[in-house]
Amino acid sequence: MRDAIPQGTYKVQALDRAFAVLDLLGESDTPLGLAQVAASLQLHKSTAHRFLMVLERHRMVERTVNGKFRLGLRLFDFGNRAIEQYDLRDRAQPHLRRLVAETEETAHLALLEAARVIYIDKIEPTRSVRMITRIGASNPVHCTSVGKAILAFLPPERAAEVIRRIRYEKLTSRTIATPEALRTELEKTRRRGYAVDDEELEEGLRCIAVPVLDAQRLPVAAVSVSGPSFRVTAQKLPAIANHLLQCVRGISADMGYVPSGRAAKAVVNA
Amino acid sequence: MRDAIPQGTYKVQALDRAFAVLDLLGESDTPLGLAQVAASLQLHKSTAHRFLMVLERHRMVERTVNGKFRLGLRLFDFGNRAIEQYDLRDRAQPHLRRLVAETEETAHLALLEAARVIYIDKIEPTRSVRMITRIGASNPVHCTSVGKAILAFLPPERAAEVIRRIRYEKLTSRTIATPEALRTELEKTRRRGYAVDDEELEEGLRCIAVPVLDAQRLPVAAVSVSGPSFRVTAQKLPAIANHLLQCVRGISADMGYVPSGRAAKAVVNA
DNA sequence: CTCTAGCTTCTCATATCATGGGACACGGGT
DNA sequence: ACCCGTGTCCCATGATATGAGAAGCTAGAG
Repeated sequence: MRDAIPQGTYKVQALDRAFAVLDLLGESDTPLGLAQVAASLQLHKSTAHRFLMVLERHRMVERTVNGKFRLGLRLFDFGNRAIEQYDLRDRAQPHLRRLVAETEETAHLALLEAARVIYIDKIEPTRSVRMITRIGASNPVHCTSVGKAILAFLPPERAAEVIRRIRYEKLTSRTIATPEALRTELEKTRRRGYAVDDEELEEGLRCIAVPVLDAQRLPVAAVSVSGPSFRVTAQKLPAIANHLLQCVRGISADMGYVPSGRAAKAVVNA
Repeated sequence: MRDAIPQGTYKVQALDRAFAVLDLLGESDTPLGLAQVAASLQLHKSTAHRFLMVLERHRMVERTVNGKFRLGLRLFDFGNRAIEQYDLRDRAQPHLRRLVAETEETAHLALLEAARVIYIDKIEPTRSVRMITRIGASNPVHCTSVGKAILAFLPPERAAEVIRRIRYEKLTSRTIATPEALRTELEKTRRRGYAVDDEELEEGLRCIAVPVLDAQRLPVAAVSVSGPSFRVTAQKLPAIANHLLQCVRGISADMGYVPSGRAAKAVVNA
């Protein structure tokens, strides 16, 4: 059984239902039959069937050999178009790769959207257990290093807006769960020039991130390095941070952002 | 002005329209205003507006600062979920990277869908002009090396089905434009063990590909190496083909496909 | 082989739901 | 000031999606 179909001021029932179908298929790790879809969404067989056929025509879903439905590759196409505009991803990749080579830990590239961060790329060191993050997935800002890195360097009013919209879930015992605590944490972040997530998202996972600044010196994304706490120790943080700073400097340069007249102002004092 | 909104046996007007909106935004390289969307799709302002608002609620579109619309990052999420099942992509990446290092040319990983190939990954050598292909984009089978590589090793009846469904567009003077010519080309491909696209998709571009075979020895994808014809010369093809073969062998192994013989045919749906 | 059970596909009369006409509001340009 | 091109909103209308149900499947059991 699933959540009720989302409502809102503007409603197009058919659309909401269609997206609910896609959501369902996206969350299920195995393809689903018509009956399962209809039951889960409390749609009539007949209705679900019609939707699935239309979605199939648009290649938003496809059928497996045994007739079950799963997400279609059209979505993959759309997804890639969606981030194309941010061609950040392509440009950043070589730099991330170097970063991973240097640190031997997993690197992420993330964007801020609303009050969540969205991972748009991930590079893993060759000899590492695979992390669970999926590209395209999102996490709350307040418990991720990338989130805090971006937030800390956003103009105050935009940061305030985001801080207001956060739903302060406590994901581990260390998660920062109030706006006030978050604000002081951001202040700390600004001072040292990099953000840290010390097991605030997940037990045993420590991350460190710095923002990627555009020509206006506004954060457009953040790069992080994550690893098990026992390897990413407090002592190593400054060294990793240096690699991170070099990395984002490279990305900014590649994106054509001028290094700016007065030198990197925010990210200097360690 | 755009094409008419697609029709079909099963119709949900609202859905077709919504996807037309997404299509439009996906094809435009710049964000569009409400009025432009409405005009291009011949929708009433009011209707277009409602759709956009609903799409925005689902984060399928987002608004730029000046209120214009573009594709949203939710699509990116969905897209990545869609290919997750084919975790081929992740597993193949290191092998592709090695391939690129060896050949110093661009490598692609592609899937067959209907009568088109879809690029699901692309790795470019560091010192190369960027190719125009976009991950997620698709091309016709008959004029790509990846398409021919997959087709050549498909079971005859499935291949025939695909060959029948191709729309034989002639993209360059060398494009294979008839089913007969394609069939003899596939025969040639089978004999030599790799497929070649000799400026059949684009003038000056030569590609060579081999299929990735699964446990049942059926092609699930193909890997290609592409480059300007003057660098990817006829003489070099066999050498590149060898690298390709090694590459796909590695991928198959990583996917857990047993090297040969009839394999465990155990994979059944739940 | 037939019978059932469970699934998918199809049809059609109904009323629900999206539709679009049009009013309003905003803002930038002349 | 004005206008023109925007985006937003409301609401009566009927075109449109809806869902009950019947008909087709397919596979597995008897």
